[in-house]
Amino acid sequence: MGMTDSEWAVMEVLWEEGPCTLGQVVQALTGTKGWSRNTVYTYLNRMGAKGLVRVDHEQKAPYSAGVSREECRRAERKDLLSRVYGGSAGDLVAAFLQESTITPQERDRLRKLLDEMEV
Amino acid sequence: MGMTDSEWAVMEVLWEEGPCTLGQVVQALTGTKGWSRNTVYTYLNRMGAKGLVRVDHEQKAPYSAGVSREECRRAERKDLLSRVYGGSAGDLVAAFLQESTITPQERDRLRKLLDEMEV
DNA sequence: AAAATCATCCTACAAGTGTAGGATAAAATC
DNA sequence: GATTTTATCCTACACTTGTAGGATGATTTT
Repeated sequence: MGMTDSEWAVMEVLWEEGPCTLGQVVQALTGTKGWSRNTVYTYLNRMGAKGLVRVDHEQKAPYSAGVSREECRRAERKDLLSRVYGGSAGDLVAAFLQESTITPQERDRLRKLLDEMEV
Repeated sequence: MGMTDSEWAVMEVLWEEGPCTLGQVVQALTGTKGWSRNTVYTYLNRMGAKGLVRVDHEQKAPYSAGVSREECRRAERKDLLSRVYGGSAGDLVAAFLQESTITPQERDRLRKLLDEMEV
């Protein structure tokens, strides 16, 4: 998909809140983006044309996500892995582990994942 | 930094080969991109203006990387983590583990990393 | 030296992105 | 019902990215 940061911010709102009115989206983005209402409207419509957003004026909350968050996350992961790491997941994961704070619980979870792969 | 796929391809050449002439970069990209020489020239110069590429016409191989690969990888990782995962590295790593093929050796390495974090 | 190739520089143009303004219509509020 | 707020639609403009073409100068090759 290759969304920009701005587009991602819009999607985030729709994923979190479900179907929205223009006003709701504007509202939700005042903190982060602070765009004018028209800017938000333009995003919603351009993204509608691309299929990222579903627009249905029959509804009273006409704007909703046209693609799932997991779908988009997968695409972004895939892009990073192939473009930046030439497909080498081990290196990528190692880098993330080394630079991020991961709680002990999460570490256990990841160990479990690694063990399950052992089969 | 937020490089595009095309820009990344150019950097890849410079990282691999060190300082290059225009011709070398064109050469290296014929397989993957197949751009005209002028297109490559334009990229090199636009990227020079942004500081991604260092241009020194005194040298006979005037184009070289202005930023390191690790620096760029870090930026891309950071971007993915914050933009797409809201900073939650555990989820991100788990997703990578589940969808990628990781060799047993790499699994050991990752386990070791997790263990070292235990301290 | 003449010819072929390579490099530099300038220019351009279409598509996409960031960011609205203005006109108009519909809805909510006083 | 008149006014304020919302929503829709159209238009626009600057900047970036993708992708060169052409002119001119430098270099290499025959």
